[in-house]
Amino acid sequence: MTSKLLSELNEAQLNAVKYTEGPLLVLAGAGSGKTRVLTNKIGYILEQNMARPYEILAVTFTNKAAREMKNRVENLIGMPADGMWIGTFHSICARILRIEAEHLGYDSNFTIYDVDDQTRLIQQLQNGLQIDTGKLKPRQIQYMISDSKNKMITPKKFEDLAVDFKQRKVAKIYAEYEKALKRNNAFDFDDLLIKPLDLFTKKKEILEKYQNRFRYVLVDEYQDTNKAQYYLIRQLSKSHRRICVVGDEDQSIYRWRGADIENILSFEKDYPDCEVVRLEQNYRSTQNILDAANAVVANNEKRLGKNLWSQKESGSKISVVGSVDESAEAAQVVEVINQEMYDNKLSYKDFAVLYRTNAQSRALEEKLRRAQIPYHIVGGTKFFDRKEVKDALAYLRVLINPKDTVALRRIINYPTRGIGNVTQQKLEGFAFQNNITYYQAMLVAEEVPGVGDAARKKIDAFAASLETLKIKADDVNAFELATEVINQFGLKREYSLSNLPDDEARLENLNELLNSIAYFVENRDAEDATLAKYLEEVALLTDIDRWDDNYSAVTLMTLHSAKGLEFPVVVVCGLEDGLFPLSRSLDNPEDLEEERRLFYVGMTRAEDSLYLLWARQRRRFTGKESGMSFRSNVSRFLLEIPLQYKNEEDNSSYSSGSGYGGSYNSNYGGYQRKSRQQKFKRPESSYVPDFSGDSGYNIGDWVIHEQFGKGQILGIEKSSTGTKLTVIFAGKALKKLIAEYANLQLVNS
DNA sequence: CAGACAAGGCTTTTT
DNA sequence: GCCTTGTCTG
Repeated sequence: MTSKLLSELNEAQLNAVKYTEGPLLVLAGAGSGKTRVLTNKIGYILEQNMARPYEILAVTFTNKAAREMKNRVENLIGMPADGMWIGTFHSICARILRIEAEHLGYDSNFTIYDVDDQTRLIQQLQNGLQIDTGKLKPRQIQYMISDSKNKMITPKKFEDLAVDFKQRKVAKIYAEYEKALKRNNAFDFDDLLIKPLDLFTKKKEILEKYQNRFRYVLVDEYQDTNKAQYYLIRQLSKSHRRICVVGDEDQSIYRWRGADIENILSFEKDYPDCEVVRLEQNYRSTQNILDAANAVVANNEKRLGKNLWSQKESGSKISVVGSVDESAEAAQVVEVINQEMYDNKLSYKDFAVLYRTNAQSRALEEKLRRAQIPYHIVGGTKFFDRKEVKDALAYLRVLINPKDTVALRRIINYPTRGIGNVTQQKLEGFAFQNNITYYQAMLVAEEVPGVGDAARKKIDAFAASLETLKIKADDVNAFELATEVINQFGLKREYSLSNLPDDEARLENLNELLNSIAYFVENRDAEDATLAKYLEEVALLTDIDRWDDNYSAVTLMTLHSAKGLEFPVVVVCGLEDGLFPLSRSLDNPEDLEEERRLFYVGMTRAEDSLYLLWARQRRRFTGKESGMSFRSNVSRFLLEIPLQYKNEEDNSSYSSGSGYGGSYNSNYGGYQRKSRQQKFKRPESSYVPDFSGDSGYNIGDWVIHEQFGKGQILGIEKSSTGTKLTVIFAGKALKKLIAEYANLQLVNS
């Protein structure tokens, strides 16, 4: 058994796996098998009976990675690894907080606030404090607070550090914000990391409990940990020092989010007796791609240094292609895909198209759709960020945690029920004066001065509905409760009355939400399938978590999202100075190094072929000159690739027939306004028809659904949320379902 | 108090 | 171009 576990490893990997009893730093270059090391190491620890599964803590970068790692460990050791704590920093911390909530003065059914919730809360506070939201933008304050939290600067410290008027105002808001979070029984994203630390400092015995429990601590992507995460890991492993961190300083790309590359650079200082293992054999890319990537990243100062090598053949050269504009660039992407598919018998899922900013996906989508190439976008506007979905979730949140005032205010007059702004203000004032929650104020509306009879009745009715549902919540499952909420409060009414295509999409999204809850309920043990758990899972979802790599579709995503993934063919778009690297990084050497690392990440995603695209001219929708086309120069990063590794092609000197060709103008350095008449085409959606039936479903197939019974598939679409099936069920009910959630069974007519 | 309309801001990357 | 915010009118 052990032999199997260890035999598939090279020497360096073997050392990393077997060194278990002290601090270990694994410097794992791109594609060097670090996931395998982590997985086999956990398997090894378990198999050697050094620990039981519940004594292992493993931190990954996405929930998806956590799931996959757990599965692989179970396959290796041939038994379930239940009880093992494996997940992202945020989900592990949320778990600790659920258990220890009372020690912080919280209930364990707390809500997790995302950026939108935080911003709303800050705005509410600003209104209360009479601080103009026009001058001090809530969004900016949110950013400042988040940034402070990531650097572990408390409100008090922030106040001490404040030097000007604005900062003192923010300090005030920050302090109020902290109090409000607690009143609302809510943590924001950053709290999830900080609050457990606070608790560990305050209550030694709680820290000891977790130290004793987690006998082995393993951390992936260590180069992207921030200060709080650093301390968490340090604290948890302090007593036994069985800590293993895996990372690659060349792939540190989250500095802007508070990640501190020093964490990995100075691991050897923190643990002078630590073992360091370098994984330098790359199993992913061709030597040519590796050499080019190495040459680029060698321009960085801040690194520990390593040299990746590959046993794969040298491979073909990198293709560098210049185009007229973003539209021609997108056409180029289509050409690459068609050509590679034809030449190398590849399928759509072998391709990734990467870009620096989400906005760049637009032009690509249009061309791919026109070429009938199925694609799938990771990230961008997220499903759970959509208005209609957030509205529905807000109802559920209030039922779980009535103190969640941000959610309550979102729904108190949505759909409109005659509880207007004035009434809301009165409720809020009353709640504040009497030191009760907004929800409680609603329950005693008759005592609130200035609330008239008509308004009071409406508040009473609304509160009564919520109370009834709260009671019901104990008896029915999450899916039933959510269905009830959507029906009872008429959340679909507004959208079903109109014929706007947008509204149809919103209706579908609400159905999708229900499907996703149904799926959640079906795939958990009963005691785990609570609404609270669902809300948490949804809040902590990463972009990649919603990505199904089994789709036969080209994947479009940002370079950040691509971290940790690999594809036979990778196309990186928009390699222009000012876009990649972004212009704001140009005057800061540290930012520029991070952009270069990001480029390195992008290059090393490729297994066999790498295409680097740039456009001479690109339309931007940012800043004052929004909508203008800017001329740009080729990215300095492209120039850093030595000639022998690349083939360059410049298609930018002739019209590509892209529809924009006629507007090409060789006016260097300036920009020009596009003709007024030229209507921008709004992308119909991010969906693309799927002609292949490789989802396992075909039009005409018969399926069985648990609630709706037997039905026949009328249509199949790939969407950002899954394979969307249009099914007609007995009784002529037409439903749109997400195959991945709906748990359908294929049957013969 | 609610809905319609205009104006202004905006996109760097994400848990 | 899109979305959010504020203002006006019934």
